[in-house]
Amino acid sequence: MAQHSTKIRLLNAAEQLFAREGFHNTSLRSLASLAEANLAATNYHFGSKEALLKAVIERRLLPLNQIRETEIEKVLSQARESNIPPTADALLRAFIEPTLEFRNSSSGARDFISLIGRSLNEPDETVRNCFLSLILPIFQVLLEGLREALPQLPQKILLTRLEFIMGTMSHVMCMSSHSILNSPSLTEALEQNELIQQLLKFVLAGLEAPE
Amino acid sequence: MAQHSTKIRLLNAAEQLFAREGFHNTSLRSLASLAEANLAATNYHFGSKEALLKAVIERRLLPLNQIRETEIEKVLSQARESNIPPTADALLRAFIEPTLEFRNSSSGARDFISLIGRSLNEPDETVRNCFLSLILPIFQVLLEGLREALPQLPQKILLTRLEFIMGTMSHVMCMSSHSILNSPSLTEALEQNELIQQLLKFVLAGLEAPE
DNA sequence: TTATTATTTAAACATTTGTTTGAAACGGGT
DNA sequence: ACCCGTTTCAAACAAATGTTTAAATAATAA
Repeated sequence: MAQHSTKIRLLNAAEQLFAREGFHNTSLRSLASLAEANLAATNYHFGSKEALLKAVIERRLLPLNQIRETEIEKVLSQARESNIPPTADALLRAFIEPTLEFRNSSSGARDFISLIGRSLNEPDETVRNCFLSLILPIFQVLLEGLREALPQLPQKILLTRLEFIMGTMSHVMCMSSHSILNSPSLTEALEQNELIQQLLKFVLAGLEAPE
Repeated sequence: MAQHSTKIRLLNAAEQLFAREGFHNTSLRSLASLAEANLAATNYHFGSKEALLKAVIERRLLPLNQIRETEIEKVLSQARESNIPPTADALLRAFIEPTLEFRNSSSGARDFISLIGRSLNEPDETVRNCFLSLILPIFQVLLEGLREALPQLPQKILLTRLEFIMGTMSHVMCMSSHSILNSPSLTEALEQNELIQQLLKFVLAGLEAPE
């Protein structure tokens, strides 16, 4: 864990513990211990436990959102050039693939994805507000694109199905360590790539289901 | 809140607070205050905070599971009688409809459904183990039925898609108070019944998606 | 009634929590 | 060498936590 600066070590430790134990269930003492730092380090470097959470989220989410946004914009601009509306498949792929590929880039990334996956269902405003503002803009872009892709689908139903998709995604994002079944986690059972493809097929079929 | 016994009042208050604020973020003092009971009442009637959580879950989940199981068994026995395999649609309906209809039966039930919906993604074992053992048996029955309904679908993919379905469900179950979009909650925007039908269409399409 | 059990109560318990403090240690520049 | 801003550290802080205790009260049965 050493070899990085104290600030980085705190971010890494917080990422792991907040994801695996939950925000409220993680004490600054166990955090400092894992980071091999002093108890006061969190308050010195970040000001408060809550500010540390915000830093954990922003460190990863800002670049990830950048990727997702350019991928979606790529699909949209290609559609505009060729005068053919974008496909729902391409749009969902542009949104989902970077997310789950990023998840596999490191164990820290995996923890992080699990953390924000769970945040979607979080009752506590502390955690939820921290990332909701960061994810809403790109969400709007995706929604706008899907409206173009599926103009015949009523707005209300599109919104509902998008919400369903976010639910499915958030569950997959959290699923790293445990699945509902007692069997070994699905993320182990399936090749990571196959899992992404399965998820895409599932949500695309749901999105395009007959009314 | 009064008019019920202390034990019942504690269960009701815990249901509400655990669902809305989270288990670890609920103190026995605020709980006692909402229940208009003494601080020591929880430990007197239930032994510990954790045992109270268990009681909260069991009070609702046992009867709900009973309903779900008989509904599924009804579908399966009808299939056996007519010698026609059960349909995935009927099986999913038997599992999902009671859950979401129960959710609408009272505000306490709504809190409870939100609580167990979130538990599916819970990192903390305390909460998750409490209800996992209660839900696994019926989950196995559903899985067995779906295997009959979709014999051509590889086992691994069926499992994956069932996991996706649980993710979608858990999100809908939590969604009562907040949706991901800033717009008013979808459970308000859509008629409750329409939401159930939309959810069923979505997950059925996903389950039957081409490989 | 009295005796006995069940429940409620206020107070105290020992831990744990996030945060603050002030001095010590470090590091680079002059 | 010196100074100075940054970082670390052990210690203490007040507040909040779940739990226990023992006395008071209520309810029940004989």
